[in-house]
Amino acid sequence: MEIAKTYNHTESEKRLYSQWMQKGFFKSTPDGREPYTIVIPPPNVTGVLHMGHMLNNTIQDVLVRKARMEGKNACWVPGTDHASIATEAKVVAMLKDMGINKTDIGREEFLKYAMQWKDKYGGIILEQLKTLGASCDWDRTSFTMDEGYYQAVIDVFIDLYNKGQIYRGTRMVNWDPKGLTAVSDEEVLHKEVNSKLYFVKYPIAEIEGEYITIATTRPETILGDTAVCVHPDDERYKHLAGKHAVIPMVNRKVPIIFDTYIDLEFGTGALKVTPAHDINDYNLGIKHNLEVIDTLTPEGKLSEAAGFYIGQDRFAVRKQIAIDLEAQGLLVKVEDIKNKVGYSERTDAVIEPKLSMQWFLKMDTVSKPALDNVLNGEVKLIPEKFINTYKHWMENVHDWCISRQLWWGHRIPAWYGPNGKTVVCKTAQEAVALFAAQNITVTEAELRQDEDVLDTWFSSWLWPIAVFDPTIFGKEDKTGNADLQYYYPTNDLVTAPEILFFWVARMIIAGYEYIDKKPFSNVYLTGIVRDKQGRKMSKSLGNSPDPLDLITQYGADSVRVGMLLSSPAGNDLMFDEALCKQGSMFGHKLWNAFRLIKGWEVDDSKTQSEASKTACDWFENRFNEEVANLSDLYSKYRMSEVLMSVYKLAWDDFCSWFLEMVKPPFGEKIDKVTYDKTVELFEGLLKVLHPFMPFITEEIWHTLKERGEDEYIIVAEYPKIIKTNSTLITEFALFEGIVSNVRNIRKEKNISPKETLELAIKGAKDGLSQSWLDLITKLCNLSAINFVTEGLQGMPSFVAGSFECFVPITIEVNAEEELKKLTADLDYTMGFLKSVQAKLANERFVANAKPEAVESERKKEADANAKIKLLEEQIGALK
RNA sequence: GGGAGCAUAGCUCAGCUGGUUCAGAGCAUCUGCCUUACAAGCAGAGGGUCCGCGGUUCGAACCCGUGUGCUCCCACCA
Repeated sequence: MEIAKTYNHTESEKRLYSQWMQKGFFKSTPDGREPYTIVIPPPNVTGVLHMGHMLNNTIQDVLVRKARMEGKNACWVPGTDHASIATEAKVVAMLKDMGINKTDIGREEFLKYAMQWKDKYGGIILEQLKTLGASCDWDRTSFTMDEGYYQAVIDVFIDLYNKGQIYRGTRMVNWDPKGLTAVSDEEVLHKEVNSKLYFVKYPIAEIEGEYITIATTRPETILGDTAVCVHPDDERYKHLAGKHAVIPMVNRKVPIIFDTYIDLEFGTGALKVTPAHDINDYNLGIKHNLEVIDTLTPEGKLSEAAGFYIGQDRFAVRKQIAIDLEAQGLLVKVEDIKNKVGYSERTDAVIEPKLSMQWFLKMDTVSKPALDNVLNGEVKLIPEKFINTYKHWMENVHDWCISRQLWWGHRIPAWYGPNGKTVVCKTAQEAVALFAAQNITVTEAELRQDEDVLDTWFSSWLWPIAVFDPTIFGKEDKTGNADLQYYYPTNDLVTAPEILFFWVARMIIAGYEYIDKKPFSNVYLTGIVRDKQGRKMSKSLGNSPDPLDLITQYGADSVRVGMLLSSPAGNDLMFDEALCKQGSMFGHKLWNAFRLIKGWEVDDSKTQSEASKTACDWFENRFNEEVANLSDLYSKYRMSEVLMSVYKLAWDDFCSWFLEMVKPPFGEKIDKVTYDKTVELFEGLLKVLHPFMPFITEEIWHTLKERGEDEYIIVAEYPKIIKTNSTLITEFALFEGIVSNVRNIRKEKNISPKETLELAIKGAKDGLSQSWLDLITKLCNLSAINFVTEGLQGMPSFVAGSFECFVPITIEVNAEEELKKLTADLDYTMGFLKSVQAKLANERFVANAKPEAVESERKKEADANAKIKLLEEQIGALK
């Protein structure tokens, strides 16, 4: 069979993925095996694959594939999130392009458009994951607004409401004037910006001609001021006790209040108080019983209540009012200032603190088990440094504002009857009954359902439970269906640290609240993907490569390797396309190793040489040694180190050493034993590589030898840890030392690799068997190895282990240079010996250090002495 | 303002409970080679005040203090 000179990833990946699908290898149903479960962090249903997805899904796939090969029942549940704000914004924009206004068509009609949009663009990202090789059980694909899931969310709301954990109240919320909705604290990004600090004079009502000067960055809110506040200890303002200030423009007389909240140093020490538009002012307002005047419309324009600039945007008013105040002689000065301004994560609009009626979830009691079980290690965060952050957040958690003024999402199951009475239940029919129980008579038609939907995270926090059993919520019995019992708690969660609070913490809360069990055992927090200059990858910077382009160009395996070559857990990773290149070169290397082996002709009658046997034994041991090491690295989630170890095992140990050792001379055939063993060893290598490079390993696996119908590497048995023979490893080290020394001499003396050399070894043969000597002969292209009793004067030499080696050559040797080299080596060794001896001469070292440490120093001393002796002999001979 | 983390080769990073054959890896660089699997390769080589300063210790990249420089998270200072 003709094997292509280069591996065609495009053709191969497509074919193999559909074979895997067809064979049902990704599919999982409960059985007697140990389960291994991961639920995907559901991407936005209308999102597209970005580098962050690539990273965490590659890691998940590596974990899942390894678990599957280890014989576990591996289940990776995929799905998407409805992402209310983001998706609604996209649909609104689309409708706008069609000349349709959301409010004109109404809720029902809007949701139809939204569903159409979701059906059209939703799930693109899941298709993209397939090109990456993600081995998800696609039959289990979930969506947070699937019928069952939708009901689960509603059940949870009702249940928590009935438990008294959910309440409705007027609160200062973060209002997004662009998205026209409240957003949670976590969805507000604070950025430092250059602002202006306006100093404005407010006349004192009781004292003609006297003013109090306040400083503000938001002068447009002056119209909503209902007090001026100063510090009770502030000497400058003590005489104003009981007096009133007059708000400019609106001429409202407001009290001057005293509160220690005030910072004496800032501005003028006098604060204008606008309870409707500032959280601190709001709190002051409650404390001092102040009037609340809401001067903003939901769109961020000045409202009727403002009295002036009605209908104008708040930022336009900010400029205008400064001009108008100046004209009235009330603007004292304007200073430049840097301050933090909140922006909406979703729409990038400047957040306005605004009073509104919202639904909240009490967090104090429900979060308790979620905190405890992370602190006690029941749920592990990797890396551990995130435990501190988590703890801090959980201990200072605020009530969660869960309502959003949107239509795309789970509509709040609250019903309003006459007199503003509220009941919470699934249907209008039930609501009527609930009202009836309170002796209130209403008809379904008279009821009004709450217009708002729930925060997206209020649905995704149920993800690890709801994807298996969406019907469990609010039931007495927390056992759940067969899937839930089998797969829950899941094993690993792989996600970005950015959503530790949004999502991870809340899933843990939901887990303990509804199942009394953790949702997962380990949370692997990946880093943020940055470009090589360390900048965060973003659309606006245009520094993010399109992952699909990368896959097209380099192949999925290469991109996976590229991502993982540089991704320590929890640390950001600097992505460089060159790493994908490195990945594809590695694939090329494997392909060539495969071509070499496949190209060998087997001679059944030939017996295996001792040298080949030694080579096979050595690599087998080396491989086993590495399997143990990999297992250790995996257990610590050090993915890039696992990959790098496998990389070196394949490239250096297998290709550069092993294959060269067993390779038959040109024109000769290979014996069957060695050939079969080589194939077997290569298979082992492919297995440990498979989680990282699923496609090329599967491709080689099938072409390497005849396979049965269902014999795929994806389900092959992962190599087990086997005790290694350390003698072979030590012997190899000596062998390697001799080979590279000879190569060095070749290089230094400019001797072509084709020209054969001789090697003379002074001393006994102990330590290296004939097969190792044969291998040295082969790899160094020697004509002979001779054991001698006297050193070869004037010939290039080196010391390896306890061997003194010489390479007799006809080319003239520069004795001076040789001498210099040996002297340098001697100097180093003597210096080393001196430091060792100094240490041993130190009584306190011998007395205090561990016995092993002292013993090791003595061995060093002996070795150094032996080496010095050899070197001195050689130097003596040269002179 | 509070908290966390980081600083080791040109780059990205390892370095476990302190013990100089541990100062390492990969990439990049340089030098030879078109050797019949692979030039997308092979074989070699160079390269570091382990951020500065102090301390603990027989001994410090590692522990402690301090300074500097980055990064991230949290927070209601107008």
